[in-house]
Amino acid sequence: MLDLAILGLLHESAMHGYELRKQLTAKLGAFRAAISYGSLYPTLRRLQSGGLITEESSTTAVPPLTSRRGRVVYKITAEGKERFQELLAHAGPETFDDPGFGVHFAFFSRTDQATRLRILEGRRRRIEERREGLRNTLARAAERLDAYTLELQRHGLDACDREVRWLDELIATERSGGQPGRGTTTSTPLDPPERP
Amino acid sequence: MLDLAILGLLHESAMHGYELRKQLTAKLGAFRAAISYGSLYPTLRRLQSGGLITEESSTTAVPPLTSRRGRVVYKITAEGKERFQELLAHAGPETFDDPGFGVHFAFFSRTDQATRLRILEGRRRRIEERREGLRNTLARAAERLDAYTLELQRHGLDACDREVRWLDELIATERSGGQPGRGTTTSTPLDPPERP
DNA sequence: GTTAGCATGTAAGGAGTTACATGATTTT
DNA sequence: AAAATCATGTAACTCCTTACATGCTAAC
Repeated sequence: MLDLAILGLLHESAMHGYELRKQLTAKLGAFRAAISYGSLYPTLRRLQSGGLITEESSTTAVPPLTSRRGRVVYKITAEGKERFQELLAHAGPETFDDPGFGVHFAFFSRTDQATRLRILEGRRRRIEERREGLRNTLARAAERLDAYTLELQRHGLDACDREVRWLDELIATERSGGQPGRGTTTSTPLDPPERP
Repeated sequence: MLDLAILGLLHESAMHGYELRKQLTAKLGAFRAAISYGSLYPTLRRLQSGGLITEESSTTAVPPLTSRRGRVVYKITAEGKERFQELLAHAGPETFDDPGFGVHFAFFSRTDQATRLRILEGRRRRIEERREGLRNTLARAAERLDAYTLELQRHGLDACDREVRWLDELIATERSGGQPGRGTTTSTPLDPPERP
C-alpha cells in the first residue's frame, strides 16, 4: 500500500521524504491517517535497494545556495514505473478493503478503463457482502441486541448503501466512457493513462 | 481491541472459540472484517494465562451426551470483568480511530453516560480533524488534483459530514438522558450499566 | 464412506506504530 | 539565542493475517 502510494507520488515529481509524507497525508486523507516517519523512511530505503527509486543526482541545473545537506531527494526509476503499473493493475483481495481500494482509486488516472471497472466492481461486491451480513444480523437477531449495537449496525448499513450507490454511479460513468464529477455537466479533462 | 471484544462477549455468556468468532463477526461487522482464528485462539490463551478467562468446568448440570472432547468453553472471571471495565472506560487516542471506536460503541450499554459522552465527543473531534484536512485539500489544491482524486476527497468529505451529524444526534440524545433509536418515539429499554 | 462443516491450534511474517535520538534551518 | 519547524533515521513492538496442520462430528 505504501509502496504503491510512494511510487505514484514520485511518478508525478521527485521529492524528499518529509515532503512525501505531506503529499501522502493529503492524497490518502480520505481513508487513512497520516503515515508515520518510522514507516516511511525504512520503506524508502527498501524501494531504493530494490532499484525502484534513486537519490536524485546533485548535478541539477540550479544547485541550492544553502547546501541542504540533510535532505535526500528521491526520484522514480524505469523499474519503479514498471512496478507501479504492476501494483496498480494487480487486484488481489486486499485491493478491495478500505486502504487498498483507496490507494488504487487515488491513482485511477494512471490506470486503464478495464482495470478501473474491475476494481470498482470488486469493491462493490465486497461492500455488498458486508451489507448482507448487516442485514442478516438486523433481521435475525435484532431482538437480542442492545440499542447501541443496533444503532451501530444501522449506521453501518446506511454507509454501505451510500457506498454502493456511489460505486454504481462511478461504474455507470466508466462504462459510458465519462469521467467522475458532479452531474453530467463536468468539463474537467481527465489525465490520459501513462504510456511507457 | 480483540481483548475488549472477547471479554465483552464472554461477559454475556460462556462460549467456545468457534462460536465466539461468529458472534464477533456479527458484533463487529459494521466496521471490521471477520477475525481470523490465527488471531483468536492465541488471544484466548493469553487471556486465560492472564487469569481473565477460564475454561468452564466440565461439571455442568447437563453434561452433553456426545463427549465433545475438542471443544473448550471459556467463561470470564472476576478479574476479567474488572479488566473489561478498565478497557471500556479508558479512552486513549486509539479509542477514536475506526476499529477502536466501533468496539467501544458496541459495548456502550455496559458503560456509564459520562464515558459514553467522552468517547462520542473524542470521536467527533477526530472526524472533524479529518474533515478539516479534506476541506483544506479541496480548497487549496483542487486544480492540481485529477478527477478521481478529487472525487475520492469529495466522497470522504461527505462521509465525514454524515458521521458528524450522526454523532451530534447521539450526543444530544445522551445529554437528554435518552437512548439511541429511530426518532424520539423509541420505546426499547436500555440495558442498565453493570454494577460489580 | 465420503464430503461438508465444526473445532482447535501453530509458525511465519506483513504492515504498520510509538518512542526515541539527532541535527539543520528558519523565524521571532 | 531561543523556539519552531524542517528533516532523517533506528529499535522495539503491536496487532493482526495467511498458510498450514489436525481431528471430530453430522449429513448424504
